[in-house]
Amino acid sequence: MESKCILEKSSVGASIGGVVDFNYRPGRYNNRVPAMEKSSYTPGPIFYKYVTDGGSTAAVKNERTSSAGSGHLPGVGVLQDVEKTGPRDQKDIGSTGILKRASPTLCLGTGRQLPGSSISLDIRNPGKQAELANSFRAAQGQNVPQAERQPLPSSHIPVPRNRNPSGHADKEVMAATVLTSLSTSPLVLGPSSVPTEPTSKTWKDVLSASYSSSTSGNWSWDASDQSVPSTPSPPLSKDANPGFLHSTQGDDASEDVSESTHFMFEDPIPRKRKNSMKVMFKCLWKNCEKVLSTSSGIQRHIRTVHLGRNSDSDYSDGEEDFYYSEIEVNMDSLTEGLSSLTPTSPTTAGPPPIFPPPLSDMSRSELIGVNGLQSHLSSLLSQSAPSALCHIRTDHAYQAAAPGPVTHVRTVSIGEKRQPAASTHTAVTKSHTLTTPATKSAPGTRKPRGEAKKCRKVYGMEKRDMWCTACRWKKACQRFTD
DNA sequence: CTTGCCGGGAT
DNA sequence: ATCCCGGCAAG
Repeated sequence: MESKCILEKSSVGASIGGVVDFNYRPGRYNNRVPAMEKSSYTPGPIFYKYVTDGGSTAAVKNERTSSAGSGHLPGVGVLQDVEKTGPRDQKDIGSTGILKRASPTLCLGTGRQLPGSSISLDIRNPGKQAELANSFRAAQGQNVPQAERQPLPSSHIPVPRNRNPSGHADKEVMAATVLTSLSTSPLVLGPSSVPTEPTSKTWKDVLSASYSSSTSGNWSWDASDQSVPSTPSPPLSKDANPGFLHSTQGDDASEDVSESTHFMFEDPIPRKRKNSMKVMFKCLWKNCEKVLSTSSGIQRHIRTVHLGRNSDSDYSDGEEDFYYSEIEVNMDSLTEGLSSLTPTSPTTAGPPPIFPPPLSDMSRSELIGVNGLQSHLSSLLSQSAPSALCHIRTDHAYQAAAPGPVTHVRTVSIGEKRQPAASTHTAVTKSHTLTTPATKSAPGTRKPRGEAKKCRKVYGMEKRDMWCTACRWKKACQRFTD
């Protein structure tokens, strides 16, 4: 892995260059004209010779860091010759090409960091949530009042912010304060800056005390599942995730940040989402994950199930309002959500064994907000982090998966070929086919090997010039077809 | 291992 | 379009 630029006179270039060949392509079967003769065409007195002995990454790097400036890179010089130590090296040199091809994946990943925690986070396990939240807070060096660490007592039903129950005015005010401070605070906070941020603690504490599950990720589509105790968990502030924020870049980062902010505070005016947003109503009663599509429905649910009111009476004193929250659900965001979640850390292990039901925009955004925990989560959560979705694109995907429309994986798999083969490729591939429309025909179209002897067999390598062109080109033999 | 040839890069 | 080759699957 080294590269060097050899400055040489034109005449010298020929003698060393061996491959100075302007009229003939280097090839096994080409007649080679002595390079010397060709070199006489060299117009300039001097040209650069770019000799590479391996990959070009180092070369590029060196060029960048050197004070000599650029201009020696392949393709830059006015006249240059690329000498390769072998055919393979050409491929290695092409690492830029590889990067280029892989870039869509990368873009996808970095653009939409929405990793693992999102899906693998066990949102139905409040104990774990509390644990995570506490550990996260502890990691921030904050003193968390003991009272806050305790799960919310069952008597305390968190009231959604967009309701306005009397008696919660103080918290509303605090929340407003929080909003204000947030709006003027830098969104991206370094880990070190967090503990010293005066407003940070304040609003986080406020949030911890006043926000309920609708912004904390304690949300589930399986509204009927009450087997697992669930308590609205403290909100997971986004500045809790310096790693995440730092790993995103530019517009995407700010977009995600603002997006999560937007959802964290239930901004009634979706800034970005224009597509099929659906308002759902979620019961906030402890251990109840009920989600209904109508307010009357959720009110009735609360009245009858939690308040013990008469089921056939539609009378409502408004108390139910305290126990449910509106949530916005993007009904068609499954695909987008999945694709957005696509990978940022190609090194992570396999995908979740079970893919969660439709990822709503809501949950996705929440997860963005929750994202701060990711670094902690990575060790606490199971290996089901979907951040490994990128593994979809491995050359082996179609080997592990049943024949299906996955051939396209090849084009983007180059950089990932060394990934250890995950045992869950099938599931992954399935997920992938969900998100990426298959554009190519199924792999089954490969022509079965014929019985007839082909040119190669008939003539042998030593008479390769007698082969049909297809055989020479390693294509399907045209002479001895089946 | 060898062989056939697909997919894709280089020119 | 032509030529070439990496790499895969089948044998």
